[in-house]
Amino acid sequence: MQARDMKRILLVDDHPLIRKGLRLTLESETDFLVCGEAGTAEEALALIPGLAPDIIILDISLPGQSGLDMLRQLESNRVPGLVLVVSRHDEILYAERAIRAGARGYVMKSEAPSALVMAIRKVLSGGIHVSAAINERLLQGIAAGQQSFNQSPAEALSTRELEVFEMTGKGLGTREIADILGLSIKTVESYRARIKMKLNLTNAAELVQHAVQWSESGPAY
Amino acid sequence: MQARDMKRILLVDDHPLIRKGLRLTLESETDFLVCGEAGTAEEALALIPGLAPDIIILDISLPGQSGLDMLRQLESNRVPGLVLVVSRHDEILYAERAIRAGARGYVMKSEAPSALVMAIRKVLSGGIHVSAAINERLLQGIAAGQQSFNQSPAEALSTRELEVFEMTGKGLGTREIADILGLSIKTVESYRARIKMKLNLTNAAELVQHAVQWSESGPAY
DNA sequence: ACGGTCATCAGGGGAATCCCCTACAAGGCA
DNA sequence: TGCCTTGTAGGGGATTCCCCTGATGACCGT
Repeated sequence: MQARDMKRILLVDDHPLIRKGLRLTLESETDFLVCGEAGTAEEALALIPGLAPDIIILDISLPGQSGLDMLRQLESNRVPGLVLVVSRHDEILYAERAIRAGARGYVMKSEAPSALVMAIRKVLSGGIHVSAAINERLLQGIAAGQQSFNQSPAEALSTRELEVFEMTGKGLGTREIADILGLSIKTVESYRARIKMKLNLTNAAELVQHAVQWSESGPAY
Repeated sequence: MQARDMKRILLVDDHPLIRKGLRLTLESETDFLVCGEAGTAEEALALIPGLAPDIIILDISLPGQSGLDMLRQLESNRVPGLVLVVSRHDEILYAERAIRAGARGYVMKSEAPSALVMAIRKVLSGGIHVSAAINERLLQGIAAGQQSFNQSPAEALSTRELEVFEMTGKGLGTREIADILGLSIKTVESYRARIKMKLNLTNAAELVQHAVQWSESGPAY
């Protein structure tokens, strides 16, 4: 296999150990070449022009979410190169955010190495890869009638729904929201149900989680 | 080097990739022998008697998935073998808890591989290894005589309470948490009640709000 | 102008939870 | 040796959650 025929891969992860594991796994494939490693987003952005990777394996495990930030930077800079996100999170939340931010795939670190290799091949061939569980969840969302998947809460929700969503994000309960808005508890419950449907959430805890996260990042997206 | 002269190491981490990275790193030392790998605490406990490792490298990255639980189990079973904890957390919080629970050392995954090797040697020779920052903190704690007050909301929480708090921040409901931890719903409710008391929260919505905010900023302090 | 769809509002009813109490064993601290 | 904390868990009433159904309006396109 000539070097020029191999798929060039850039690893971005702040954990040297994980980079080592990734490199070992990927280089056992004869047509994969790990052309570089980076421990931070800045480092990665600096390396990309010189390395011209075919695909970037990006970790967004870090608190502080510099991983997602970097993804957005790549997108806004129109950097050529596909991005596959790896994460310790088994949360649908992050997968959705990652795909929305332009990633072409999302795999969990807890998955078998072979799953990662498969995911890379799928992304390299133009596909989008997510785990079975996440895929099902997203499909259910589509089947349920809307693509809230690539929409921000602000776009998907009506005015009243957004009000309830925001107040939920401030830690207010159903009764409090009803009192403040001068509505029946039942009405607020209806809004919460509709919000869950639109944002594809399964229970009240997830609703509050998303509401808090959204109000934290502001109407950023 | 004869096999019987080598230090036997057991790896416990649910991420195959990290195990791979760890194994590669450790086996480049001529006197280290990775005698086994486990992906779960149960698996590890089953392997230990047969493998008789000199040291156990234990990942406690996943709250709720019984990294700390396993540590306690090992202690209570008087399993011979030193335990070195590795974690994604750069948090003093976890290091302190791990040492208190019987670990002989704590290293972060973000540290260089050589730091891990040094830590292992220190633990094998009877020492206790923590990072410089954590060490200073622990000494200060001793000097201060008792627990410093009001450093972080989470520092006020017990280990179990913190686990529940983190899982709450990930959008999990009471029943889900109870299932994962193998506890009664009533017990989880008790923890939530205590957390609310300790953090001065008035209702479940505020509890979730704070939990999400805390886990969003990463257990950043 | 008429049917379709959406937003706003609200109730019924059973399951699940929240919330306040109590309880008890183990360990630490005083 | 008491008192406090931690981990575990139950009782029981109040409250929410969750899935339905349903009433108005408003806009939208043919």
